[in-house]
Amino acid sequence: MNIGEAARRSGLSAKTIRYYEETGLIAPAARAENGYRDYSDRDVHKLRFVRHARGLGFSVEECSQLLSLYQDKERHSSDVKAIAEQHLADVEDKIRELQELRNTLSHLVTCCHGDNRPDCPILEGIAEGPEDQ
Amino acid sequence: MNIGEAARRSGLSAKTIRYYEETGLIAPAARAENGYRDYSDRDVHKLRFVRHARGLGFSVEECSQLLSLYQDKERHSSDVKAIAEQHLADVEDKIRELQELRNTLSHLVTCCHGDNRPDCPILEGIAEGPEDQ
DNA sequence: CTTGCCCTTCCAGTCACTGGAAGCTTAAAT
DNA sequence: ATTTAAGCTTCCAGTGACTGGAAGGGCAAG
Repeated sequence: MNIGEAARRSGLSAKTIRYYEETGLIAPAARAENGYRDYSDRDVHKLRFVRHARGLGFSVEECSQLLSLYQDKERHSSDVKAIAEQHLADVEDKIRELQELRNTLSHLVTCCHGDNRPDCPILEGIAEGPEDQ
Repeated sequence: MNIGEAARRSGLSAKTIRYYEETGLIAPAARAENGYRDYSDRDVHKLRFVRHARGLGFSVEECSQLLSLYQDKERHSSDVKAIAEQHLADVEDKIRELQELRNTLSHLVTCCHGDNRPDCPILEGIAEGPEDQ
């Protein structure tokens, strides 16, 4: 099937599929006589795998490793788990960071009257910066 | 003072300060006779403001608006509040998104034995994708 | 006078795409 | 048969917010 059909079935855009091929995340597709890329159901399956992994927030590099492991029937599940645990830890760090951010922002927003006068605790809060400096 | 000193005092890197100038976030610095950028304490104060705003996750574009409002003594605090509220909403969306991600990931990680055998619920989970498809 | 740090500009790279131009092939509509 | 439309190809450029590095000039100390 052509790239458009593979895109439809995998949920990725044709652009993205070409990009993944160019950067080596997926193997170069077979080519039909007219030079068009030609995808099999297996290829689409791999593309869907990558899409789901990206949807879980794995980087393209991590997706590459996960895809290799997925295709390696001799893999150790510990290798997969290590990648996932690291990513999970990263996500948890990011959540904590954003929660702190949210707390600060929501405090500032609550303090600001939001009227047509110029005095604004938000701007003052930004100007002062975090206290621990 | 030179850019290095302004960098030290503002907590930004010299590279970043030049970048902010180039992209119009901050006004072009005055120049000394030798062509070096020359910063005043007021300039450093603005740079610190921008650093704090960036630290709160505001985009450079938003920082630009906030800095304008900061310098506008006729501002309406409602304009500031609108920017902050929008950003807060974005942060909250992002937190929810990451929390869902974390839940899925932590479920998968828990299910995986993480030993030297190949069977791996993480890879299976990725291959299947979210159920609602 | 040379060492070493600071400053200048400009170019390239990051990450993961996305958009668009220019030029093919193929399929459908007239 | 012709024309249009869609789909495919490659390549180049842009996104955001920097960061790194090269090439070259300024400046103070040893």
